[in-house]
Amino acid sequence: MKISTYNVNSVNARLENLSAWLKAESPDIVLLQEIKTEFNDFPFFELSALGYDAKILGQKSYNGVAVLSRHKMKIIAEGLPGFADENSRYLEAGINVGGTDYRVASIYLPNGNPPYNNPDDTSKFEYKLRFMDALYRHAEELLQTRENIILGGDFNVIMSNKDVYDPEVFRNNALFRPEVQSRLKAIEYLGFYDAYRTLYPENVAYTYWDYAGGAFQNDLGMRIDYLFLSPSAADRLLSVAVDKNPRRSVKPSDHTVLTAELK
DNA sequence: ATGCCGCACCACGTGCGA
Repeated sequence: MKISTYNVNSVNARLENLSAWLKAESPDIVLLQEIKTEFNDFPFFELSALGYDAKILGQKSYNGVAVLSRHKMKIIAEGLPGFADENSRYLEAGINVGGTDYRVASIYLPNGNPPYNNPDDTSKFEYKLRFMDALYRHAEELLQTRENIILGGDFNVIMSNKDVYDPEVFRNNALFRPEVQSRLKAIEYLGFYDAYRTLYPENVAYTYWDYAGGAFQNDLGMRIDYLFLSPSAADRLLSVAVDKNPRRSVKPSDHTVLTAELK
């Protein structure tokens, strides 16, 4: 079973890129973030032609998450349970792959940095912390099911110095602040395994590079996209890799794909 | 390391992102 997470930065702007990647890699399940569209403009037909059923929690212009699946899928939660949110950032689905049940969530965690025109505004950071606290509480409940759970997406958190090209530059950034690192670490301590770090404790493996300033060419990136596995899912982990091809291709998203294989 | 890039939209300028 192959599962990927991909922040596409608009599913419609990325349809060619996304389709080419799906054809090349044919993952069983894909968690998409920042689809930036609502139901009526989502490319259900094009993805269906490639063999994918799609469930979405959409929104006009901003945010929006989706789950694509080659297998039977049902929605479990639209929005993070216990957290009233005007933004579309959480979608949870149940999928049976080859006789094994998985519960997966596509997550687009808030960025949390202040608007450029108001650097003292902490409301977005507080919203990020509230979202993370609710995610912790839900993660705790999910573990009690003892199911194969995969929480994946764009977490907008840089967990350590080796996950960013220059830690000093990000010292005071909402992606790197100790308040968010400790909250994501707390979810790990509940019993969720960072799939990439489980197999590669020391590697540098960025998943995002800014469009500006040739960041990708100069490898000025950060690791902010994750697949977190419950214990029973982690037991099944065979491989995990960052796939840089979608970021290399024409008209890329600023993120790239992270893929795990489970037996 | 700020908006140099890119996306969306009651669109040709503005809000937003990481």
